[in-house]
Amino acid sequence: MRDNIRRNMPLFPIGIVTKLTELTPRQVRYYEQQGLIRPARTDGNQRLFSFNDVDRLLHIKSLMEKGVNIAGVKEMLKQSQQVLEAKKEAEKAKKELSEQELRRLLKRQLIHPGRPGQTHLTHGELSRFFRH
DNA sequence: ATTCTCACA
DNA sequence: TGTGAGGA
Repeated sequence: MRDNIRRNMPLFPIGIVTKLTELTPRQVRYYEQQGLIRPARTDGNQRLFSFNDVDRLLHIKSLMEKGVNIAGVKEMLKQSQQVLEAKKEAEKAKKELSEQELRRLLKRQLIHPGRPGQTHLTHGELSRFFRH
């Protein structure tokens, strides 16, 4: 789950993107105006597109070829974005659960000190962090 | 050589 | 969406 920073890394100028996507510079810039993509900019104000931007543009292209207009593409993109957010929240929930379990394990160690393989922490110091 | 913004005989 | 102007 670390590839995303690579996928979002600003890499290629518009010339490369047009060759990769078969789109004209005009189209690419227009789609940006419509908020479909947000490429980064260099110091000289030149666009730098990421892998995700290119994928996005290819997705947009295929939708347009299927007869979907800008408004339609916007909504399709929003929905896929909402799906991603839903997945993030799901993983977030999982992490929180695992943290709860970790809490329970630590609590067990506090309540049952002296067992083999377990660290013995004094009750008075840490047990106050848990609800008995 | 490339890309950027703006505007439309 | 295409295209040309004028700058960076």
